Amino acid sequence: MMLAGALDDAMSGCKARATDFSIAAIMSRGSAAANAIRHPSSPPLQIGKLPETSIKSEDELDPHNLDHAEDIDVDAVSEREDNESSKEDASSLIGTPRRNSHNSHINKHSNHSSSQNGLSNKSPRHHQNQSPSSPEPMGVGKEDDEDNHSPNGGAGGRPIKPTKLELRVRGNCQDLESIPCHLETKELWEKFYELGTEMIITKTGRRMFPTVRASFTGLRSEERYAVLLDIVPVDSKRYRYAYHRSSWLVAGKADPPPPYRLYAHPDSPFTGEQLKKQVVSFEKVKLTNNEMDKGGQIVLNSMHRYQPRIHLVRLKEGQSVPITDLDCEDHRTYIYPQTVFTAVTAYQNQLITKLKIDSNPFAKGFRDSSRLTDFERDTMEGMFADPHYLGARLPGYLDLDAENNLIEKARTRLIWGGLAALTSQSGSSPHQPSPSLMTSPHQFSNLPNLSSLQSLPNLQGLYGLNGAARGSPAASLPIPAHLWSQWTALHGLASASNPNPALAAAAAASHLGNPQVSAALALASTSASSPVVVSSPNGHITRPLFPAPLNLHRYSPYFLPKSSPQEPPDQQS
Amino acid sequence: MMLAGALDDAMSGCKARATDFSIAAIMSRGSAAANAIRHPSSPPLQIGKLPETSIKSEDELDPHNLDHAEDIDVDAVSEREDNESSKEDASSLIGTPRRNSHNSHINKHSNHSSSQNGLSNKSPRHHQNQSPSSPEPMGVGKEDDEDNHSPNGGAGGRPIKPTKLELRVRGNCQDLESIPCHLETKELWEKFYELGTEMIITKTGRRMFPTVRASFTGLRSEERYAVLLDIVPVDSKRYRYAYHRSSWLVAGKADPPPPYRLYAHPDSPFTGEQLKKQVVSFEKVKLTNNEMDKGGQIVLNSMHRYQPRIHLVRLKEGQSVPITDLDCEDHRTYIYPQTVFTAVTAYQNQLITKLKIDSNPFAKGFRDSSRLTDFERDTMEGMFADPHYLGARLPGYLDLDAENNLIEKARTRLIWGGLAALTSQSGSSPHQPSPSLMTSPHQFSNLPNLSSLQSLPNLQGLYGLNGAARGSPAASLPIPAHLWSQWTALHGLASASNPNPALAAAAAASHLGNPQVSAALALASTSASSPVVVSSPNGHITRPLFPAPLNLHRYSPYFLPKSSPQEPPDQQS
DNA sequence: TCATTCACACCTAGGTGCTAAATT
DNA sequence: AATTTAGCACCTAGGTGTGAATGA
Repeated sequence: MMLAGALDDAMSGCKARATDFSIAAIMSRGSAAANAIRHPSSPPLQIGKLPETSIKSEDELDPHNLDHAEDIDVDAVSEREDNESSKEDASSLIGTPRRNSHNSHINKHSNHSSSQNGLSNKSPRHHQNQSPSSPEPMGVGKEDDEDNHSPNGGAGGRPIKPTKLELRVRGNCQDLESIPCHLETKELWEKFYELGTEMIITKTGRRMFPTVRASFTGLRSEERYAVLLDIVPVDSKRYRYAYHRSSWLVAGKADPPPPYRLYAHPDSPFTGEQLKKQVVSFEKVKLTNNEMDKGGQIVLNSMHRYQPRIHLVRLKEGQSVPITDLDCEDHRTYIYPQTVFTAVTAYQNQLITKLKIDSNPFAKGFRDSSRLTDFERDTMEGMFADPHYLGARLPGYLDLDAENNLIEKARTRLIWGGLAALTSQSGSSPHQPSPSLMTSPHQFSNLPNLSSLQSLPNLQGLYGLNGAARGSPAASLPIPAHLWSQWTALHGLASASNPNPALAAAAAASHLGNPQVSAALALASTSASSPVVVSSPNGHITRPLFPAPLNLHRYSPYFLPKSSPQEPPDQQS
Repeated sequence: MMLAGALDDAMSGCKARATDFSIAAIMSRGSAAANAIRHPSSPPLQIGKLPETSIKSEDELDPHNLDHAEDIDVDAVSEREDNESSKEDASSLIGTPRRNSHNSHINKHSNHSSSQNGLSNKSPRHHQNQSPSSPEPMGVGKEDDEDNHSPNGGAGGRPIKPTKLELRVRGNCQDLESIPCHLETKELWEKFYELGTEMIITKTGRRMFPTVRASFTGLRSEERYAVLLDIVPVDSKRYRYAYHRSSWLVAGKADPPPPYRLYAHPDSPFTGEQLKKQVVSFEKVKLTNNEMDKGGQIVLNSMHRYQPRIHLVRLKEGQSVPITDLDCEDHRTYIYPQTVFTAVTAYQNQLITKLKIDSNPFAKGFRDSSRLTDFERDTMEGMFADPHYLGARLPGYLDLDAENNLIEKARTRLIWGGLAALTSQSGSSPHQPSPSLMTSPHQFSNLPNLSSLQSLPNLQGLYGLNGAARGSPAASLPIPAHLWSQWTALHGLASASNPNPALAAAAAASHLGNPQVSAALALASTSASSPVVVSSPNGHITRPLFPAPLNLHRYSPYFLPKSSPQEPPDQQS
């Protein structure tokens, strides 16, 4: 509650009267409270509906000095990592095939924000978003969503009670109150949010992904507007990632804040006329940790949590674009809690990495097995077909250097590909034709749609399975079990009820562990257009079978901790 | 003279008082007059210095209705093509090695427009153009250039007396008179201009190359400006290209003009502050022949001649960017005659193609022999080394299909490469780091510098010459002789005085014609870092040796006319 | 130990001229 | 016969995560 205030106040203090039209997101944390660790990606939101409140300038905060703000309950648990070995971690949804519940949740959200159902960029060329039906209701909190159980956890795979991610709006200008804002690609943002969004920051600057995209309605055609983006701290904490638990922990007070920057969309100013017809995409904005910010990049602290904000400014007569202080402008601020993220220099949560790879076209090269070279493919083919590799080399599968890591590479690819099959709706590029109004090209209509799964035709053709392999018992995951559960929980996949015989066989003997064979089995399942969900016969996700390669970085998606706990039992309340 | 007026009037009629500060380019056409054909790329310029003239709106023309404008003398010759077989065509500069005269001409121009000497984009990052020394003098015509003999011909290789390409400025606002404009990459523009610039137009839109880039000084920091580009017809003619003569002829009256478009630079409006510090690049502008111009493209008629114009508009308080009528704005117009071009759907002049390929990074793939695949290289290597190919296959060199056109491909590449050696200063990419101020990346410092020539190391290593080939007599060009002369004339290369023994041998027996051998010989010369200039012993450029492949498009650079005239004698006055 | 950086391979996006085919 | 079009290979430009190396 205090936290919500802190974030609200983070708006660079409007000296004019400001009004809060927002309805705070409703986040019930009760049932998960016992599990203690609240995921930092849980947004700092007000609970319940607040009446309009007038905010005085004394209450305002410098966006970078939120030290007096109360933090989320996350610091109450700070250092409890290690081996409480949470058994509730993995199987929260095992045996509960509610594969579509998540989707329906997403769709409902989409509906209520104008005609963007599922595929947000079907035909952005003529941008039909604004034209019809219900505009984004501002500050109207629907509380009828109790049945919309998002498996939102944030908290490392621990499902938490329904979370409502609702736009919060602030402003200092009565005239702008009638202007709703719509966050494009909201579904994608929410997918990331549920895992705990991370954004890479680099010295040279890194784009955000997902991209902040907004569209507006109710504008005055003749008026001139600027659209701006800034990113403010969510709290005054520094975080660290507990790899074994795959959760974020507070690591101390926030570092000194880097210089604040208000990023104006390069196409600003817009006329109301223009703005009505287009989506404002902040794809070009870059995040950096380099204070020597030469060129419009936003400087952030790594391992800190941030909230992007969208500002609509109505320009005065003759006013030019450079805007340094929102206080001095008639403006309206839109805050989408689902865009909260943690700035990192390297991804912490492997599932975030995976979601990025699966949804960002520029990372397509890391999808599935596409990175295997022809040589590698040939070699792999030989290995899988050759009994020498399948049999004699079994005891030595740790000796990866001898093969130049080839086996491991292909192995991880195979399984990574299996993972990809869980989310990739289509192998085609999600490229969207960019109309002249659209400064840029990335939209993602075919976001991972969880109800439709994809096969891996490449592998299917390339890696023949011989009879021996097909019958051999094994199953494995290159990702820690608790992540598995996090993933399946979020995507509503029941690992127990697997219609694929090959998968069933693999699951049935998951603890016996022949890596190659298990990979091959997983592969067989993907070639049958089924999700690669492998569980042990007792319904629990098995602990990863592949030993960690010797030279992998701790943060590599292929890295496995040497002594990670077996997957914890379902803890869903 | 009338023509100049026509162009001037093409400015979308300023209703306010307008002043002409310009000095017309001086183009002496006297000596070339007898040769009749005036190249259409000769700019329609006023001759001599004009005093400031006030232009009344009655005098103004719709940019697309210039029908009453007098045309250049080009129409006096309209249909005289065919086989007067101009003997003056080729050797205009043969034996007259004034290799540097052209460059010095260029440099002089550069000097007088602030500190941009030779390489226009040395360090655009901090854009030193405006800071120091002499600003662009507006409307000041220096007449001290009589010694600056640009081998400007336009007219298909017929050198014409010195041509002065000078900025012409117009405007309706006294306050803007103190603002000079500088055309970046002027050297490149002039290189194209000398050959007769062509710009491709396509249905989907094609960028201009070279790009119109301008920089300004003398702006008021606090003022807001817009920079715009439009492209107006030079005359009311339609043209056609006489391939055999490699010159443009009038083909009739102009087609109905497509809708006019005033293209505002997307970064507009600029503050004076911003504008002082950056180069305004119109690289994004696209030319099309599609009237259904969906999205800011400029629609032109193919086979018509056009003049780009740069407009600086001072914005009024609160005025937004969309500007539809210059009349209503305080503005100043800058016209660079060297940017005149002919709109085409396919290149007509092969030398234009070649210059584009050599100077546009995006066309790098067509440079030299870079398009030979490894397989092709291997095969070629074998062919050149194998006496079977060099000997037995000689009579059958027309039978290209049997080799899947491989020989011809390599052959044309070889010679194309030889041509490239004449202009490519460096094999490295002319890429320029794009500072934040620079919307985009293409500048070209290492334009073909005619005084430094490049070898073709690739070919040198790949295609070994056996003894027999080395001694064999042959020389050839895949480009018509008159083009050859046009090229060498423009670049001041004397084909007679060739220091390379291999080349001399080749030239000595140019009429005997073994294609492979001649190619090899040409290659040998390039490997010695010498220009591939091959002439017959009598000092005349030889007619191309390679017979035209059967299936080549007439406009293909590899196509040779079946009955082209031998090269004409020097006609330089 | 944890965090950051860098060269790299692999992508997207789109600008080139080439050239066969279509169009007029 | 002259022009225009469309698919192509080949480029530039730059956005991805990788994984080893480097810092704190």
